[in-house]
Amino acid sequence: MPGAFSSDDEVELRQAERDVNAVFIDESFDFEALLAVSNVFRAATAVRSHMEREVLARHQLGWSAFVVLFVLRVWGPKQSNELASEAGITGGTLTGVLNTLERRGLVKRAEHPTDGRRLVVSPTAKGRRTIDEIMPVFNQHEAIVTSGLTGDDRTQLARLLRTVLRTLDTEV
Amino acid sequence: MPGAFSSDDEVELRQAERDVNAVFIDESFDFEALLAVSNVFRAATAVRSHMEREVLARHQLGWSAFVVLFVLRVWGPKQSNELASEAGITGGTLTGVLNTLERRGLVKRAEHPTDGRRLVVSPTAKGRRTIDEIMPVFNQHEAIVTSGLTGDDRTQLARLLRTVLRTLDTEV
DNA sequence: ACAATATCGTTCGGTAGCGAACGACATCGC
DNA sequence: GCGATGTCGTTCGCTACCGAACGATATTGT
Repeated sequence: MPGAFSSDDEVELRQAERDVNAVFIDESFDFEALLAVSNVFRAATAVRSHMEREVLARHQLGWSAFVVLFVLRVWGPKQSNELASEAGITGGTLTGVLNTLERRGLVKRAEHPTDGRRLVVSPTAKGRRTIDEIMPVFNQHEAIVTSGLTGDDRTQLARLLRTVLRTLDTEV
Repeated sequence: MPGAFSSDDEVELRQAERDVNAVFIDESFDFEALLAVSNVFRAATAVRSHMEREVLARHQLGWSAFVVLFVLRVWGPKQSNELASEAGITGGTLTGVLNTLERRGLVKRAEHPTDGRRLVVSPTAKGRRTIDEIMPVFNQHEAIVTSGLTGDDRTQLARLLRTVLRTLDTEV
């Protein structure tokens, strides 16, 4: 979303609001909602690319590959289905991510013992070692990224975002 | 990031914290930072896919194509450089997005009058019509997505996220 | 039993998305 | 006035990412 919407400068922000309203002339236009959505998206992009550049790049891992590996490390072997949902990606995307991870020897696919449709994914020893190496640095950068916020702010932020997530879950 | 981290259930959340701490044994592990980052990312993904599904799909536009078109509609012809920065994508990505938009006849590339390196991008009439049609619905969905928040909450959310963005801007 | 139905993971076509390398053009220093 | 340096947009290789279609396997209803 446009950079002007995440400006710190109140004057610039109000100018952007005027610019938008000049084009979309509508009494019910909700600029605050636009700002909130816009900033959620910009922050996510900025955080993600920061993490990929500063932490994940040297391990040749993208964000999703990292998340999948993290889930497997903490909660152990998982079936593909649940893994996709935990990682917040679709099944089709997971197939690609698993191909990448398997090629690098970080993950292993295995058949489900009783259900022929299912697939069980496990981290390899190398996969566990990799995530153990990454995680402390990753978390350190999470702390850096949120260092402008007080403890209360962080909790508040998480709460507000959970509200948005809950709305989306139930609204659809 | 793992779905457990955005749970509304406090018990489940604390269990997830225990699970993580059981694996990454580290006194200084910052779970609140993990939660904040995780939720920013999950919320952004959820919002984006909601918008793409409910609003943009019928116009065959992805998020970035929409943002680029929006910027051009509100602020008029722009040079490629600034356009990428406003839309929050890199130059390489913009080239692809512009190809898509140009193929659909929503945007036009033109040479800069004096500087041979530069490129000026303008919306076509069809491009303006398209965004004018989309925007009211889009904004309505932005309002829906944030309908669980009070007015104060929205402002607060935008403020907290701007703080994160500012941290990332200056920290790097 | 056994067809209808549901649920898996994968495939496919399309759109992003990044960083690095590249070639075209501009500008600066002298 | 012309090389060194900087700044454009594009290309390239790679990784994602989605929804729809697909084939294989399970389950359910009767």
